Parts: sequence; structure tokens; C-alpha cells
Amino acid sequence: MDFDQLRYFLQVAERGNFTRAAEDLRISQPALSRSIQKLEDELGQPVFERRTRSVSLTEAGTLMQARAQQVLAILEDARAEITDDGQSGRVRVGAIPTIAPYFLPKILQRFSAAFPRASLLVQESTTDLLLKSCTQGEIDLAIVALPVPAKYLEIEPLFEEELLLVMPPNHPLADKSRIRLGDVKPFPFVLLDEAHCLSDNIVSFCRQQSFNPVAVERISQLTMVQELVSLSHGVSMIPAMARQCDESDRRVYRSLANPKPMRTIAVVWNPYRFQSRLLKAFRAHLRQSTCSHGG
Amino acid sequence: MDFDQLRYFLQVAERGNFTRAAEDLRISQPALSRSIQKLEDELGQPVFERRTRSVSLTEAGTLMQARAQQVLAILEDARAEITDDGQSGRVRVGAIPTIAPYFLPKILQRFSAAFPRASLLVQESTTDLLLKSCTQGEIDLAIVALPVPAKYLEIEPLFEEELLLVMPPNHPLADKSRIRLGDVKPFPFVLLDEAHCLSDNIVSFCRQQSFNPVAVERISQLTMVQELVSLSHGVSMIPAMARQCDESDRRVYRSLANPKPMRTIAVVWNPYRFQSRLLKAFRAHLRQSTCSHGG
DNA sequence: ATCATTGATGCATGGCGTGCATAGATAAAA
DNA sequence: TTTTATCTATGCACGCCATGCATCAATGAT
Repeated sequence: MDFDQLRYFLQVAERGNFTRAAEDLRISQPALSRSIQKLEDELGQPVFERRTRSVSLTEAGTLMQARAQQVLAILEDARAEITDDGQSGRVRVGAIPTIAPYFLPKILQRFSAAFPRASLLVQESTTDLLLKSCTQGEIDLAIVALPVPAKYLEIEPLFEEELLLVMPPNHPLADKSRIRLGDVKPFPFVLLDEAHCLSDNIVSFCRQQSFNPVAVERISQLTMVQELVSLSHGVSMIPAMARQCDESDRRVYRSLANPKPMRTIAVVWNPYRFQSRLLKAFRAHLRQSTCSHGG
Repeated sequence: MDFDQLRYFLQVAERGNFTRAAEDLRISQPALSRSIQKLEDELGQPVFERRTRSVSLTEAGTLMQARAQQVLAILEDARAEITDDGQSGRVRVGAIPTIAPYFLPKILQRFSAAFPRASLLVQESTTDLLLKSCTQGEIDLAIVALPVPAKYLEIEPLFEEELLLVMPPNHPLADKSRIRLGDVKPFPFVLLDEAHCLSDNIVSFCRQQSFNPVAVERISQLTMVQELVSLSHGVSMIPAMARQCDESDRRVYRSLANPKPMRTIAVVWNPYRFQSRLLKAFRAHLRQSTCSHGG
């Protein structure tokens, strides 16, 4: 039996489709079919039920899937552990879109300077997909905002960050010295997609104050939210790190008081996977680089 | 990477010698050399230190050894679990020489009748080697006499068995109605090798009675001990199960009293390995078949 | 009824694992 | 020191088999 067979098998299992899986694996579909056939020969029974439009795992296949994942994880960890010199290696970082562009660049640059032989890979995605990637060992750690439903994952909070009210400069609230959430009630909100956890943070904060924000628009990028605010489509709440990167004078930021809306940034990783020295160094770097944010 | 590579690697690691390992694996030595080379290429560093007369694991090799064992165990278990139908399959039984010929035949025959599609494999060896085989997954269970130093192994006592004093028919003690250990003191002992745990059982029993048996001869087979006793080389202690198989009139068996020497037969297995339904059935069969011995 | 999708199969090919013979290196023996 | 023995590595040839291409068969969608 070959490890490629197991990789192939897992890909088909995940995709439920030979053709797509073959594309992912960059082999031809016939090659994949034959590889699975051979696996099934060796196991003495089929691992897939071939339906006309898709394939699904048989009972044996389900069993095999779990084992194959274990096996490949062990082997990948073994490779990593053997080649672990504390300097070179790969760190695959995941981050959500409302953190990545504002927080990661400086971190990556400084880490890269400290560990020039390390290769850094970044994946930007939503929290749920990042957690899945982390669980499956496709990334080494993820930087997300709490709370996260992270079963079997290790979570370490990094710092707390304020969410600032953003509005056009001519907005009625812009000149108010002390704004409370109640003051915002009359104004419509521009919010991110439901896919973004920042929306959840904002909405759940408002709900705690018995206030249901009226979202007039749902956008997929934070920069676009900022632009729409400038165009007076509504107000919004923006993480402090995003404000620091905003050099426009077409919008103004104000703190809310009593209570301040906050979000907690945390790093998440899979403790069942081997943690290379480089990886630990990266986490240490994260802690060190973020203590300045206070938290 | 191929699973054969891992198997090859483990064999070389265990043997410390390419040539011998190749013989064990039934491939040529050059093929083995090349397979290991390829593994080392894939890992980016050597797994063996080639010394002139033998090879030993490098640090990376030691790491890899543990992982390879895990991987192969998982895969073997997966195969077993997938093909586990409760009727067919393989049961590899180990037993020590002072148990195997007297106890196993009936067990095997009855189990084989109840599970005709099962294949039974027997390995007769000393306790320490059986435990090692059990740990390494080379056998599924072992039948031994307590006590056993069985770290990470499950132990289930089956029954207790008396050790009987055996002597020639014309021996002075043969006519004594009630023999105590002190009465045996003047007579020399015929004992098994140190390798056999039965010797340990006997010696430790005697020591508890502050009696050091004088072993005039150390033999490797229980039948030979019986024969030498017949030839008046000395007396000995023989498990009850061996007495039942002894149809000769050239020796007589007597119980010792206060206390009776006993040994406890137990079955040992590796709980970290997959326990097929057939395997569980075999253990149940063992329990059921031995409750008659009283225990 | 026609077209699209999907997995399986015939065929040719290239890579690679294997065995044989042997070299190279080193330790043991003479 | 020379000879012999032991052990791993390498050159070479062979054959298996995994792969890709073209295509088929089956089935669902339009």
C-alpha cells in the first residue's frame, strides 16, 4: 500500500467525486479510479458507493477514512519533527479578513526578519473554515476573534481591541463629546456579511444593550464598509486596528462609552499536531508583539 | 512513500544489519539498501549510522521508528476492523511450553469447531518473548503463568492449577500418605531451564518455605523432566495438566500439603490493538473452557 | 430524444523497484 | 602485513505497474 493511495482516497472521500478529486490531486481521473480500485482490492471490499452523480463512503470507507487521516498526520508530524532545527521550516498562518490586513503584515515582517530561513504561508478565510483547516492540519495556527467553537483546539487570547464607531465627518454625532450606544439608535448600520464574525461581535454587543441595529447593507469587505460610511449610507463599528490604517479624512472615529464595545483576538492551534520549535517561536512572537496592544 | 519502506526500515532497525533484515524480509540486500536510501532521501537525512560491522539508528531514525510502528499498527488494525465479521479471521495464540501441549489442543479443537472459518496460529515461546510479541502485535494473545511483568498489557487470570510432586514408583516418599515440603528436602530436584517460568514458580514456592531445592539437572522440556524422574535422577514438580497427559506407570504423582504449590494461568493481550469479534470470542471461549478447572 | 456528467477500461509508455553480480571498505584472522 | 570474511553500496538489466490519453457505458438533465 502506498501513502499516495491514502491521500487520493481521502480527497475522493472529501469531494465525493472522482473527477474533481483528480483535478485537486493533479492526476488524471483514470489514474485515480485505478488507485482506488487497488486500495479496495487490498482491503477486500469497496470503500465507496458509486452513485450515478456522486460517490459516498461505505462503512468500511468511513473506518478507513479516520485511520488514513491518523496515518498521514503521524507521518507528516514525523517529517516535521525530524527536520525541526528551530530556524528553517514552514509556518502556515490563518487569519480572518477583519484581522489579516491590519495585523499580520507587521507581525510577518518582523518574524521573517528574525527567522529568515522560515517560510511563511498565509491563508485568509472565515473563522469556521480556519478552524476546520486547523483541525485537519492544513494550517498550523489561526488568528481569530473570540468566541470560537473550537473543539479539540487550543486557544490563547492575545489582546483585547476596541470597536470604534465610524461616521461621516458631518454626522450629527461627530461633534458629540461622549457618545453612548443609545445615541446611535436612530441611524442605520452598514455591516459586513453574516460570514464575518465581526458582525456577530457587533450585533451581540448591541443585543446586550437591548438594541437591534438596523443593517441597511451587508458588505463583504471592511474597506467597502468604510467607503460606504463616507458616502453616508450609515454608521458602523470598526476595529481599532483598521482605524489605524485608515488615513482618509472622509470619516471620523469615536469611542463609545459605558460600556465600550470590544473584541478579543486569539490564536488557535491543534495541540494534537507536532509543534515545531519554529511554530512555538511564532506563537511567542505573537504574544510578544501584541502585549503592546494591552490586554 | 511506501508502507513496505517502513516495514523494511523497522526490520533493519530491529536487526541492526541489512543482510539479515533482507533475509527476514525475503528480498535481496541491494533492494533493501536502495529502499532505505530512498526513505532517507525523502526524510532529507540518514536514519541509520552505518558502522562497519553493524548499523544503528540515528536520532532521526529513532524518531521515525516509533512513528512507523504506530502507522503500521493503525493500518493493520484498520484492515482487521474492516474485515471483522465475527466468524472468519485470524487468531494468533502464544503459549509457554509448560502449558501449550497440555492445555491448547482441546481449546483449539473446540474453538475451531465452533468457528470453522477462523484460522488459528500457535506460537510456543518463553514468557518474555511472548510478551514482546504481544506488545509488538505479532501475536494477538498469550497464555502464560503469573506473575508476568506485563507493562501496557491486559491480564486476565483464567484458573489456578496445582503443582504435583513427581517421583519414581519405588521412591521412599511414594507411600507416604501426607507429604510436606520439608519431607522432600533430602532429595535432589530435576528442574527446567531458567528460561522457563515454571522453574521460577517452583523455586519461589520453595523459597517461601525457606527451602532451597537442589537442582541436579536443568532440562529444556517437561517430558524430559518426567523421563529423568522415572530414571531416578531426582524428583520434580509438574503442573496438574501435564500429569493428566501422563499415562506412564514409571512415575507417581502426589499432592503436597500445607501449603499446596500452585500456579495461576492467565491470558494476556495488548489492549491498544484492535480486538476483533473473533478475538473476543476466543477469549470468551478460554474463560468458558477453563471454569471447569476451578479458579 | 439529445446532451452532459461521471466513473471504468483498453492501450502505450515511462518510472522504478527488484535481483544478480560485483565493487569498496573495514575488521578479524593468519 | 597479507589474507579472509563480513557487510553495504552500485552498475546493469528486467519486468511490473502506475500513469495519461482516448474512449466507452451508464445515467441523469434538458
